[in-house]
Amino acid sequence: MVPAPRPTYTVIAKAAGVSEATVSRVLNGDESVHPDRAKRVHEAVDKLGYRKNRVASALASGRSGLIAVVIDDDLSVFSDPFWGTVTSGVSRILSENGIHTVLMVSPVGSVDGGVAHYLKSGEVDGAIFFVLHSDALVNNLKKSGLPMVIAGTPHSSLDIPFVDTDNFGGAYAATKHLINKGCQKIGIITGDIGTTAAKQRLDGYLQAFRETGRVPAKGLICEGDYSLESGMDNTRKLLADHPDVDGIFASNDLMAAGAVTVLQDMGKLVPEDIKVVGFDDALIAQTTRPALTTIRQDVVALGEAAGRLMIAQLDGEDVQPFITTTELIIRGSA
Amino acid sequence: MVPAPRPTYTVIAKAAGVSEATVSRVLNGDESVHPDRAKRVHEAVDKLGYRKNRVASALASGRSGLIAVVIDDDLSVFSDPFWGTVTSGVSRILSENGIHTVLMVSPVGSVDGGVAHYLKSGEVDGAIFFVLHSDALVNNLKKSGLPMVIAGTPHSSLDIPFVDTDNFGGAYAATKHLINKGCQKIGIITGDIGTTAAKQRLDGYLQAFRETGRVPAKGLICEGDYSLESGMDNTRKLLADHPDVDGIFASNDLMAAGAVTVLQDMGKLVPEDIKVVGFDDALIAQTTRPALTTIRQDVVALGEAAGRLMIAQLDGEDVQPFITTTELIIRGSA
DNA sequence: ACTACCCGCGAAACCGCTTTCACGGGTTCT
DNA sequence: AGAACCCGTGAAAGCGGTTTCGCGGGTAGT
Repeated sequence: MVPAPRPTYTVIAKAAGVSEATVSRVLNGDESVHPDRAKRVHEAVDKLGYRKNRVASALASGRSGLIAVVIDDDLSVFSDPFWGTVTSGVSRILSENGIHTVLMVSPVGSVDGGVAHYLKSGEVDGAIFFVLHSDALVNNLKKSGLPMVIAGTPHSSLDIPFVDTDNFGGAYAATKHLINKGCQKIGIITGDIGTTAAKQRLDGYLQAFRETGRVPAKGLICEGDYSLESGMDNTRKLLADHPDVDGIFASNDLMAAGAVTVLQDMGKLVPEDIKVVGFDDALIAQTTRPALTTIRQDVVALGEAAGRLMIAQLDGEDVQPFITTTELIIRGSA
Repeated sequence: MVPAPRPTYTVIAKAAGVSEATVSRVLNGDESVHPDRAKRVHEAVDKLGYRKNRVASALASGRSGLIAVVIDDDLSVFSDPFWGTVTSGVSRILSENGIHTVLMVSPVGSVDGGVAHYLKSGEVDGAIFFVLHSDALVNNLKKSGLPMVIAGTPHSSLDIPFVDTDNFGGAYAATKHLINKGCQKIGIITGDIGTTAAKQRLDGYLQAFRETGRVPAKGLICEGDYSLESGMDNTRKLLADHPDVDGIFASNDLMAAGAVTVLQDMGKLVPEDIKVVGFDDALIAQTTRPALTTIRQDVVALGEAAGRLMIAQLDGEDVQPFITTTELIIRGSA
């Protein structure tokens, strides 16, 4: 029952013939200790299999070695592998730096809810936010000096470090691809327009469209919400309004998949009659027939970038927002 | 920069006119404190907005209030929303009990790797394992008395509490459904046979088959690995060996989706020529045409059960393995 | 009425590490 | 040579709770 009692500084100090203070200095990389003594300490540490008690360390130093990953949503986020993948990327980078990831999945809501309290309590050294629905909390926390990173472009607080995909560029490339393939009338099914990502993708579409010298007709822009159903519904609506649509850019693959199935049910051929491009390069992009032409984003890189930005902040470095590039993956649908 | 300094026991004790020891007792639910004094303490706590410093508490008590969720794999686990969903279920239950979830995504490997060390270090009060490839670590940790829960049936250590889906029953129901629909020759594409879940699903299939009085012909059992590709490859193989197959049970929806697309590419009609049943009721089950008949498992419940089993152990209760039931969801593919 | 207990509670030690402070000795500057 | 520094180091004071120990007073036993 009793786990082998771990050695403490007292033991190490004695074994190395130095004071506990020196042990602490050595183990924390203080350069001012004489190399010989440092060596003795290291030897003692190795010999005794010493491992620092992070809890005691946290109490004394005020640094917990824990970073919170806050997902401002309910369980449903994880039905999309996207955030899970980002999370694991974050987790990997942080653990390489001796920091552990505390996961909090909860609608954040107010600036003084449970999550907010926890973050303010000093029990974590920083917080990484996913799927932020509002900037209220981060703005509030910013005052407390807590290092933060936002995954996804913030709504307004651009001074908080963030990582994001090049949504604009990806959407632009997707739309451009449709144009290059000869599409004359291209509709878009956006994501939840309350998110910055959806807005940016819409902007990319508009930009590409604009360069053709035309303006998208009303009804070509349909507001979806990233769900399969909204992809299907909006496709029906789109074709009802504009029977001559010959290209559809959906803001994610799930909606694109919905579009493809609806089109096929209507007797349209993809890509012959109508071409479809998605976004994400999710697994589902490969299972539709034809497989989806889509915009790949490097999700793992996104998570790793978030982790690195956090580490950099903890090290007191200045950090810049990080935008991952996207890549057009051409498959059968366009 | 300096976050509002939080009150400590010293302050509360003074405000309530009691000793710090009494504050501690009250806050830890010690019944032996006189109600009046306890009330005074609670009032002081409320008034001053006191929140216990979990780090200090952890150091003094040896309990960290942290549970590790260990995913014995690399990033790829999260490409499947399954584990993400389980994780969020776990996280919810634990946080309701004032416990935080520390996420560790890493191949666990040996019994003295980094993860193992961390778990033994006493910095977490328990560990929940996902996708365990071997029982070595848990068996080793068991000696240390660390409370553990395994998600998925352990390979051998049945005395460690675990939660799992009724893989056998689900597979049995799936196969039975195919039989009831008139299928005469039913193939199975298994998951990674190194996992207990895949074995159990195979057993369910065999049991249903056996009840028909026949034995599955060689070649009807194909070993996949849960990936889309393996679903496709094995379907081709299956039909090459047995052109007259009229039913396929795939151990997960992803492989089932692969099967459907391959069959259609071969000119077979689903479900007219060949019926297909999947497992999981993942999102992808709804996006194939026809949509997949599948076995739904309550993934969130699985995660929550894992959380509850952990809480129960921390409370010193005896715990029983927990098996969630499955449900046959009939859609177009069978 | 006297001893033996039991109970609620405060004093103080303690958890293991970090960090301030000051000291002794060696340099460097006037 | 004396003052002014600088450095590496140890002693000791925390960090903010938890827990042991023992005390004083009330209750029970004889």
